[in-house]
Amino acid sequence: MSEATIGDVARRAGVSTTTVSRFLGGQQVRAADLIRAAVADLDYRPSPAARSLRSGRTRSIAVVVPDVTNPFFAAVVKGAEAVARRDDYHLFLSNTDEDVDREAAVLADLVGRVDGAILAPTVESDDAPLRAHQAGLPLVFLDREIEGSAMFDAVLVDNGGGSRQVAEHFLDLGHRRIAIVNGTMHSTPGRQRREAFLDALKVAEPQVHEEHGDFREQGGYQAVMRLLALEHPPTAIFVTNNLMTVGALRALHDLGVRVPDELSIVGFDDLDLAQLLMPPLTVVERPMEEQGALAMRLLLRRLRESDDVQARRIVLETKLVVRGSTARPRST
Amino acid sequence: MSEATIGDVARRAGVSTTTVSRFLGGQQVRAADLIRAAVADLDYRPSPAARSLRSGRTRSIAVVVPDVTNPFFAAVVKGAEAVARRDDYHLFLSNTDEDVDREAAVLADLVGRVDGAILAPTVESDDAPLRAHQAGLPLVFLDREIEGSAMFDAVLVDNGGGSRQVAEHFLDLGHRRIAIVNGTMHSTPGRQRREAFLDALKVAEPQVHEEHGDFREQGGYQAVMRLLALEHPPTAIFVTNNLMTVGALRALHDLGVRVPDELSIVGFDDLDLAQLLMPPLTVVERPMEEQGALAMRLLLRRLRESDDVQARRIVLETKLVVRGSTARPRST
DNA sequence: TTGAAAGCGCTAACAC
DNA sequence: GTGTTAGCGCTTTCAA
Repeated sequence: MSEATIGDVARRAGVSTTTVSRFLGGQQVRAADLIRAAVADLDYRPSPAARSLRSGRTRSIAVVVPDVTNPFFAAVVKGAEAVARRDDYHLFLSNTDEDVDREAAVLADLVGRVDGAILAPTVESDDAPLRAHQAGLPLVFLDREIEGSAMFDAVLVDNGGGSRQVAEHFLDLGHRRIAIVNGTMHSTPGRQRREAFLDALKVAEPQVHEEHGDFREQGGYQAVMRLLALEHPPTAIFVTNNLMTVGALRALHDLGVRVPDELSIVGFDDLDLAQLLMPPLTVVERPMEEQGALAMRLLLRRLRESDDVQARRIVLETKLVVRGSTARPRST
Repeated sequence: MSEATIGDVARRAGVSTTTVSRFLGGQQVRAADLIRAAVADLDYRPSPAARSLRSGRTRSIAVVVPDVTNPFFAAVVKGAEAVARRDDYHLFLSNTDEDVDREAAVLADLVGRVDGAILAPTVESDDAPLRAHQAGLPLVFLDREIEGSAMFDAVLVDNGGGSRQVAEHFLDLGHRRIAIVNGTMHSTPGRQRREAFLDALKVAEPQVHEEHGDFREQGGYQAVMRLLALEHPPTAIFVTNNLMTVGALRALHDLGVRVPDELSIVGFDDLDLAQLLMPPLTVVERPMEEQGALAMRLLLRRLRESDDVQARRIVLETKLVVRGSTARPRST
């Protein structure tokens, strides 16, 4: 057991606990060497609980994501953790499983337990984050927002830009029957990717089908199954997140649809093996670990500053990476 | 701010703080209804810091993994988090990046900050975990062990079984020039997978090449590059983890090697897209989220019991899933 | 079943 | 630059 307390150190160094506390806090102290020695001898480690109770700060940050097994969020967590560690902060992780109630419970519970949270909210219409903030939880939004989060720091991506590039790419190739597999429309990426894509298609007035998934693999699978059961199935599909793309590819595989000969497909977010598929998958990509790292930097910075500093909002670029899963439609 | 303290609640309910504390702890109390109402009215939330300071417990558990972006560890974290949440525990996450020093620092730092930790140690020869345990940190080992961890709870997998199946599969197909791409030999999975594989090959005395990676993608890539530069390259390769398998596949792709016509390949741990590759990848699989969930259950159980309960060790099965990336060698 | 009182280990006023 | 003192919010003796 780490038994030694600050009192033990003080006694051994022949000073008061205050002096030890000051030394620990980085202040100038005459007995620095003695204290250092006492700390080492006793293997003294300050009690985090006592510190928190007294100071009101915990030196830990929560990261609240819908699903850590989504490679995007795993990368975000990794990036955030690295930055936190460098600043001697600890990381709490919460999985909401894309469940609003769970998210609300988690946030309420986090108040007072961490100094702040990075949040990728499940839906845009929930006000649990606002309540948590009012209860004293500094918040940075990551990748997704909620109504009324404009005054918060946020690290977002240009969903519109990437989606528009996909639309233009499809049109350039000559596709006129185009489909989009949407994620949750209540989430920022779901909404933005859809809107920008549909908007960019308008210039050519193609036939557009929409299917709604839930950002999960199953959703992508079923959506594609439905699309290809249409009398005139699309010749090009934009799948708006990575997990649904996996499901979509599985569906195409099961149906024996040849890509890109019979169908062009583009995913949002790169996948580890995307380049190794036959054909290699065309995707919209964006920096992932960096997004997490930036969010953590924003949060730590805000903790240092007064709360009334203006909201900092970072929007990262997205980029269409054309590989082999898109081609001209066969009939053209 | 969550301002209300237990004193406020007590006053409002007309009882002592002791009684409120007991009520909160689940004991029978006469004024239960009044207290419940006061808690609701004041939106009272107990201070975690005060609780920890007084009780010595934090109701949080750390999970220490080499890399969250490895799908296996992401799944482990998810499984562990779900179980922890159900028991009202919080989860700290630490990434060691396969770095022993970082791991040692993390563990030392965790003492007193969490009630226990689930650890997937980087190497087998480090004693930092032992020191942390002696300092009072209950530990459960996950997937990997260290020298002297036999008295600890652990959730492992039958690395030998899966690897042996791969070896037999290769031999059955008629391969006689066989290679293994090892992970870190200082880790449990690295060592066990290698030993069982080589051992099972002995019956047929094939020509065996070994390459050493580090469980990362780059390592797999380079190992395969070296193997295929040999005068008589192998006709079958066993790659001993998922990340290295991705690298290996990338190398084969870059070299234009046709699988399984020119080369058979098997990976350890399934990948999201493994079934969609051309050909679908043959792999050794095992339950992943479950491994994390079990480790968390073991740990929570140990926290409830006295420390001298005998170590519980769970070994999960591994299974070879034959898909399309293995075939008879061409020359046969 | 209840309450009074002590104290977990630390930091922040405040006085020197 | 240093020490004294008080107290953060809770749980846990102890006695009733």
